[in-house]
Amino acid sequence: MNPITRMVGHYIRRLHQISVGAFMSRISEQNIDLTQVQFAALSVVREFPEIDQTSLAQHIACDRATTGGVIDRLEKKGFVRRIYQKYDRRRNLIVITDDGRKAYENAIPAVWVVQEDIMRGLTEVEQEELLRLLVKATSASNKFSRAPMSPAAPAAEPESVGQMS
Amino acid sequence: MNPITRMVGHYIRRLHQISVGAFMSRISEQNIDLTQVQFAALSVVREFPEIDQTSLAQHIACDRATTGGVIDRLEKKGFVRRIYQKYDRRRNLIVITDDGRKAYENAIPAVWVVQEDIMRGLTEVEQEELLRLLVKATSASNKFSRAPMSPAAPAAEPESVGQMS
DNA sequence: TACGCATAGTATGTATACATATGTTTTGTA
DNA sequence: TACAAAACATATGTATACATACTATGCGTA
Repeated sequence: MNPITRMVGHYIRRLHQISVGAFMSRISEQNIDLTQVQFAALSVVREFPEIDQTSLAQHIACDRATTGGVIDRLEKKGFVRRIYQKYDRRRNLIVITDDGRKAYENAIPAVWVVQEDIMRGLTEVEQEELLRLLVKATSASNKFSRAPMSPAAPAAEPESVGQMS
Repeated sequence: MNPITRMVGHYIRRLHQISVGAFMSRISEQNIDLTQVQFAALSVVREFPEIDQTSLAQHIACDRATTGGVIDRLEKKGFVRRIYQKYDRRRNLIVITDDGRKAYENAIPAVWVVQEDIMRGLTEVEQEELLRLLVKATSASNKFSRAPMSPAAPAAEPESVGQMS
């Protein structure tokens, strides 16, 4: 008897794979060149023009190193630009480009389809419940995480900020 | 209004990060050198001696390339061995070593603690429900996945095989 | 038996994800 | 003002995760 069939981590990893895979399929069906995380970053950059990388990292819940790489790739595609300022030369400010805005907006419909892909097999009620439990669980563990999401408590203020698919 | 607060993919990614992070903390607290996926692989190898890499890959729901890397690292640590046979020189058979068995067994208690870490903030009933929904959702999407889990349908036959944290 | 196809494993390249360390710049304090 | 501390970005190294391509091998069939 293997103890692991009761282990939630396995199914989370699995559903994450499925989620990432579904995102890639649906998005590339539309000939859009974006990953799940890049879409998230783009969404935050769009909503908060001239955000710095560390703040962006907190919005998408990645560490700074990872976020730097995400920005690199988005910049290479021409979807965002780094602005280097004089009065604080530590900070890069990130802005979305017209191409980035277009890519983001084109992606939206496909992104909604991904929701159904991921939760295919669940009833409407179950889908709501899964989302609710995921939000609650992530919210509770957020502060213990190594890349905490900020502003925190997405459960308390769902529409507050740049949470992302 | 950002549409993404309703997007389940974001929370799945987040909970996966939390899950992996919690695993690493709890396991290294015990001075054990295993990742979540390595633990999963070890568990399958332990249960199915002389399994080949492709079958192992299906059990842990990774593709062959990823699984090869996981085995590489487990072999380097001395937790598994590759056996090269004569009658089918395409296949490597994997076996667990005594050290691997020890590491696996030492890890078990910590792995259970991880469950609570991940679902901290949920009630007992909610924890059961989250697990149920995750199992159902992964099961439904399994066949559409790029690295499908096999034997499939963990929901139908929970104790059948090597599912993993 | 020979050829085509399938299978197993590996190699390469890209993308998160994070630890740790480094370097620069700014800020706060003595 | 000088110096320590904090903040920001980056570099390096490791580990999943997967696509794609490639090699070696085995198998089925003509």
